[in-house]
Amino acid sequence: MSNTNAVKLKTAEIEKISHLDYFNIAISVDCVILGYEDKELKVLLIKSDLKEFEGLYSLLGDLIRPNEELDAASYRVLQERTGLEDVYLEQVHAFGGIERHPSGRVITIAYYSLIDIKNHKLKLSHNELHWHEVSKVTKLAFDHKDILDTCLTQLKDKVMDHPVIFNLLPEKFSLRELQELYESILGVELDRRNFRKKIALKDWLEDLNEMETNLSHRPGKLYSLKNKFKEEYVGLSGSTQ
Amino acid sequence: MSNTNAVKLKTAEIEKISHLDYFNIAISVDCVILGYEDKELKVLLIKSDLKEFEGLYSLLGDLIRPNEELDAASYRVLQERTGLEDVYLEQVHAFGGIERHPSGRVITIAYYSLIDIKNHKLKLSHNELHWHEVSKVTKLAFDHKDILDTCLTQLKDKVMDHPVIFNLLPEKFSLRELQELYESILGVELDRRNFRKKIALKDWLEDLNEMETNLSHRPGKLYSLKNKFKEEYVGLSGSTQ
DNA sequence: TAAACAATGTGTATTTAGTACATATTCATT
DNA sequence: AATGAATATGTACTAAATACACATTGTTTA
Repeated sequence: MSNTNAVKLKTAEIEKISHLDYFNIAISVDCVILGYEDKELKVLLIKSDLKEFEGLYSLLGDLIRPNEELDAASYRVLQERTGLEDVYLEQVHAFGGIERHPSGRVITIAYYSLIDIKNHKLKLSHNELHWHEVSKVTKLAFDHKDILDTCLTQLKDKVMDHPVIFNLLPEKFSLRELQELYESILGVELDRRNFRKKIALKDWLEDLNEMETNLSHRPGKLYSLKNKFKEEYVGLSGSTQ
Repeated sequence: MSNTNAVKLKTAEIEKISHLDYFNIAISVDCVILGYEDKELKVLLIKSDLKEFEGLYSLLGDLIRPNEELDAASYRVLQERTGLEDVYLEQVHAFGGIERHPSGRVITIAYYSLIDIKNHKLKLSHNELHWHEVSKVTKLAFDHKDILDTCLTQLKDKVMDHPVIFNLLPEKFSLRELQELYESILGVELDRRNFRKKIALKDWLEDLNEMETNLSHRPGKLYSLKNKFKEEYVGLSGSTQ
């Protein structure tokens, strides 16, 4: 709203619609919380508690509070439901289909977040909150499958040019792990030598001069994301608008 | 909002906040309407009618109606204020700063649209609606400068991989015009031969076997965007979510 | 009407990035 | 000590990006 003031609506057409009608739209955030484990990209879903969606899963979301920034709301949802802090969050798209919520008009703003499942053990105890393999998710409550797909598309577009997916890996990782992660996000197989050349060219990684351990085969070298990228692409700061 | 129902809010913390508080947030769309004329990228602005922003310009926007899709709302704003139809519209980002609107909490969803100024002569008569050179816009009402910048950044990112900016040109254009448009959006100078090679590679253009007319120098060949791209990237369909 | 002007149209050499592909090495296991 | 299984690495080829200069065409004007 730029020139029209919520209180003094002007045109004849608009005057027919009461103040209350205008403010009978709720706003929420929905979080596509992505993790990576066992060579699979996963998304955190909860059983829907709406009878209209019985048996279906949905994303984590909540209404935005009256004095809450959008980014703060999505961060709060993440914290309240998972106990996680310091996560990478990014706004993706607003979804406003009139019939998207059975209880009334709810416009939602979708975020995705990337977390390292192994490192941030979350308190999944209290409710039916579980990691689901993204590739096996076919139907979700509301328009959440749309939202998930939009997030995944955006992530794919971003992943080769911006060092974001390190948020899905532990601090130290091997090039094999990194390659497998790229493969599962992009949905393609990559040639190992070419992949390494491409990554080397980006100059994102720091060679830690350490090796993998506890493997039943030759261990690879360990790397981490260079510090200068962590400021921009790791944790909360990613979501600042 | 995914699992929580607007009517039956559950947790203790949430119960403190009344239904009315939750629904006292308004939602708007704001349109960054971009045009191109005299080798300059321009944005359509209106004088703000809020005393808090006296003398400042703002984007075109309006509240979303109770039964209106987001894309439809931005399209309506565009039509009502400019008379334009069949424009390219794309959602960019939601802005929800608590203090962004002096009259209360208004979350806005920003769109940009691209139109051919010369072709769509708009009825600028009725109010203080004018084209402003994007490069000279320094301060706007609300957070509209932020919104403008976000749109421009997103446009820059998109422009080399997707045939969107043809919406800013007339149906028939020369390669020089196209290059100048790219230069003004990207803010760089491009080598003519390399530019032509790059565009040829994309295979976006149809050679019309016509020449420019009414020039005081050698005319160039005229091209148009191939039809197969018009479906996806020209006019309304661009905004479908 | 010829010369000057101002823009169009085009090609080649160089560098850089992307792709396809095979062998030697290292550690763990047997 | 031999085997297995993964790591590590290099080269030839193709495609794209960049740097760069000259002939051509239509208009203007002297």
